[in-house]
Amino acid sequence: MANIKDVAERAGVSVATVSRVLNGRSPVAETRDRVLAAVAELGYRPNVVARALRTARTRTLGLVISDLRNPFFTELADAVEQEARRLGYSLIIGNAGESPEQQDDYIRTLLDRRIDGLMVSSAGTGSAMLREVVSRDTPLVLLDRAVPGIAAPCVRAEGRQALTDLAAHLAALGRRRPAVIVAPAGTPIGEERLELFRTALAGQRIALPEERIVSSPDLSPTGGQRMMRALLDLPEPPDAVLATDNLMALGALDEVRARGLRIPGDVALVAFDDVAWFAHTDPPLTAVAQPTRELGRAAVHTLLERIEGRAAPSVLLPAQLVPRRSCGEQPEPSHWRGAAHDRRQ
Amino acid sequence: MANIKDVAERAGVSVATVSRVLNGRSPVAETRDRVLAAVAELGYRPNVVARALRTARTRTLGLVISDLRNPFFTELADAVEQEARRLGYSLIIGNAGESPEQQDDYIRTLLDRRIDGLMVSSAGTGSAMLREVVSRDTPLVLLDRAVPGIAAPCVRAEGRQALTDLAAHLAALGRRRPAVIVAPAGTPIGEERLELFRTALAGQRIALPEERIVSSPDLSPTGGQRMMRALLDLPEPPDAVLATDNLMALGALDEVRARGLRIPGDVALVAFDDVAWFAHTDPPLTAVAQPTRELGRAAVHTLLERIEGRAAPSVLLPAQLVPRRSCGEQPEPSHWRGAAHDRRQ
DNA sequence: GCGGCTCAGGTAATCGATTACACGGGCGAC
DNA sequence: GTCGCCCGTGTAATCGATTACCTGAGCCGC
Repeated sequence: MANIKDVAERAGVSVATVSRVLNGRSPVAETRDRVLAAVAELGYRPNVVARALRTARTRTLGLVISDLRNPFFTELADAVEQEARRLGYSLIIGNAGESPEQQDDYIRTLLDRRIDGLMVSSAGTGSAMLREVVSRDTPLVLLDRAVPGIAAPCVRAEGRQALTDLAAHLAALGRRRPAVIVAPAGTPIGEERLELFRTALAGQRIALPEERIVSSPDLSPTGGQRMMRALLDLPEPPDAVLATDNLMALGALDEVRARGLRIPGDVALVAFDDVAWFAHTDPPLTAVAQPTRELGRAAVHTLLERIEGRAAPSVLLPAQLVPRRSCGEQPEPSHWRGAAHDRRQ
Repeated sequence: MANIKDVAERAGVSVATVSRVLNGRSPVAETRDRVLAAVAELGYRPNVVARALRTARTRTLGLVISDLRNPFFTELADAVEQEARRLGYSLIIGNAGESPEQQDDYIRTLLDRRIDGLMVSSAGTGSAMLREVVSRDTPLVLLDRAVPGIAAPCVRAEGRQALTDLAAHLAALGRRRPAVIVAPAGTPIGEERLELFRTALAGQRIALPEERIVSSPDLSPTGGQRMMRALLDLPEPPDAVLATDNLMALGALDEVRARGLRIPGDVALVAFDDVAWFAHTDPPLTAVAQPTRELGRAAVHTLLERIEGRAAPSVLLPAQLVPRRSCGEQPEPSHWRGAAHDRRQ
């Protein structure tokens, strides 16, 4: 493969001149044309490895996601990747599979590869490597999940308005015994969703007693199904259930079906996270949609700010209620958006 | 950040010695210990960029996938990533979004980054960059989709046995008017599935007339839905439909539901590709399961063979029928495997 | 007419590793 | 005792770019 020296020889100039032409610095039209001609003839492409060594910038970002097989994260990763690419960066994606050890292992690899910046949707909270990233001051952005003690901007969605709308929606449909299936203990974001929902319900004068709050051991359909079973076995079972993650919602749906109960007739079901599949379940599931692609884009922008040495604030984007049919039918207040059938950018 | 020179100074040896210790060549125990101590004290990590420049190996693989948001490819990407990682390679994933231009653009970027090898599940067939990859002889493996004219090993699944089982399954359940929704014209793999299914049906003395073969304009739920609409509008509508891709199957399911028809009562539905969600639809969908994770692993192994300069044959792994309830109930012949509820490795 | 300024472009240092080659000391063989 | 070999280690070239610094030509002003 041709290198810069070959180009220089062919154009009858020095390597410095070639480099300057290619980086848009100074040289005069006539020289420039000769260089560009040589580049074209040889099919020359700069060696990014050599460039990275010299400039200490790889134009590569890292993304460590907690579970790639969760469709929410898949879409997030896709959005991040597209935006990074649009801005001239490559992306290395690591899948931590909800394991803090694997996550640390990944971060290590990414640091070794001298990525310019890192985005992490952290599994667990006490990551030693995250601390290392901060202390090395490699630009870092937390995605979807804040981590206590890690001083880095966090990009995530917040459900206050959506959950307020949801409480109103449920109240209007006559639901009086709500329940919540929350994420495993220790994931701060689950707690927050629970609290916001509780407050929203209070605004409708609906109580959310402790026995109707169950915490799944993991973010999986199996966990969701077990929790739904527990709820339906209650002496006074709920008439509406919110699952704080899409996979748990899916398991919950299975359990309702397995019992031969009907949605929304016997129990309403709402998922936090709106994934494309929810429009295709039977019935289509009402969901709290996070602005997934916007989150991805915002994460990249925030990270680039950090990379360029500027301060960057955390970003909190509003989630929105997407009412479908799993709670019953109700005319939509005008500020709800319609369906989210195709959220592709 | 500490570099090899710092380590050398601290250990009182030359950089060559440090390098040799770290690469497991020669030096004697006592020196070795001093070097390792210095490495530990300084928290030294080799600069992989510098190493890549010198050795011309990046220990990075590239994967260009035709659509990351298709759960089949997500799982494939995840499997590839895990295996690559296990063998000490990083992976850069590119999402071509079924666009040949974007695919070429990606391949370009990956070549620029001097990846050691490339895996591509190609969108479309006439890729100029794929040709370039071959002519540069960068190790290449085609994934899931062969490309005519590109001399590279191809790793994919083959459905002969599964489709034979499917034909028997449908025959046993009394289905006599099968139909197929195939992938867009030009994707060789869709054609193959169609042919295998036709042959299998013939073995059961069931005909597959042309009017019951419809070709979707794209691999999407919308395309699948439109095709199902066409099939159901036929004067003699089918009593069993095979969709050759999971997204099209999903759209087909929507259409059946929208018409208030029942599955399997009114029409049976089978998907090619088994994705986790199919176990959760109503009814759970019978599917032809590709051995997705095995495909991913095989692709990585094949690629590494090529990277190490050895010849590597194409790999053809058998798909398997996973009967659920969307064709009706039938006792299972013993060679069918059970459900594929959790195919995570 | 000459000093000095501008500017294109060349020379060479540099990034951080790997590795070919050189060197010197110890040791075995004769 | 000397020759030569082996082995451990150091010196320096190298990968392919970027870029600080220098040089020399052209031009302007006084």
